Amino acid sequence: MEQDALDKAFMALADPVRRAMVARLSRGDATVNELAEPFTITKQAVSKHIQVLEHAGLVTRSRDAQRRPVHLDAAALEHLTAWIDQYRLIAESRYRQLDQLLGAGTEEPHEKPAKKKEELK
Amino acid sequence: MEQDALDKAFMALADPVRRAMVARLSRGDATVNELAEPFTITKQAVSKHIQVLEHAGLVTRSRDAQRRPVHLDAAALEHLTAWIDQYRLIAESRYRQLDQLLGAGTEEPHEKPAKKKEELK
DNA sequence: TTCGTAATCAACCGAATCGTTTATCAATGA
DNA sequence: TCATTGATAAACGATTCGGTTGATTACGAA
Repeated sequence: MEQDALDKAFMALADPVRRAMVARLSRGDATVNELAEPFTITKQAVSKHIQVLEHAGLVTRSRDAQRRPVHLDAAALEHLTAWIDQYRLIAESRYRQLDQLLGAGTEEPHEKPAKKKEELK
Repeated sequence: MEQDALDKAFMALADPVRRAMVARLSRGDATVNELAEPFTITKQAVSKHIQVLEHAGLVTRSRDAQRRPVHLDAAALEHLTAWIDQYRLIAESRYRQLDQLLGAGTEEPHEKPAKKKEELK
């Protein structure tokens, strides 16, 4: 997943309204009106939120007469967990190595500077 | 994890500089200068990014003389994957149910309105 | 055609972000 | 004490975000 897609996807989840929409959509597709129902904001605002989710690749839309049902893309969510887990697992395995190196109950010191180059992948 | 913490955590990851910092920190703690090295922006800007990560609960900081080593909190990352997976798994299990109900190769239709109340959890 | 409904577009506003520059604080060592 | 190094604070500009109102498009029904 390229940087810009990650930018948009994490940004899309950084809003409680859009997260509630994701939660709703996990239970099944929904129209704009249905997604708007739990909120007090205008439907135009809801429409914008859906566009943010769509441009982030988290949802797709089809057409059913004048309705535009929104569909959650579970694979896109998996990409995000994969990105996070990649680094979480590196960090956790490093903690385990430290633990067994130092023995239990030791306060974790911070490491010496690592000189290796950064890859932005 | 409460709404505001999720807001801040996802927002923190919605920036390529901060994600690169998370990637770097997964390999070990680092100071502001070390984190700034791969970037062309000022150290003040880097310092602000670190504060964003800190307020999001993704990193913690200690003190070593005049240095302020930054430490990645793997548990915080796990909270995020847990939130995403919660809804991803609901959606995926729903797809599986549809598949076995309709037989293979069928295009997925979108569902009828679900009337149940929304929980923001 | 005309009407009603679903949804989007366009323009605008206030608040938050991301970066800069300048100045300041904190700790170390000569 | 004074200079240096690591890091933060404060103020500013440009841009983006989340929301509104008002107008417009797309479709189906009468």
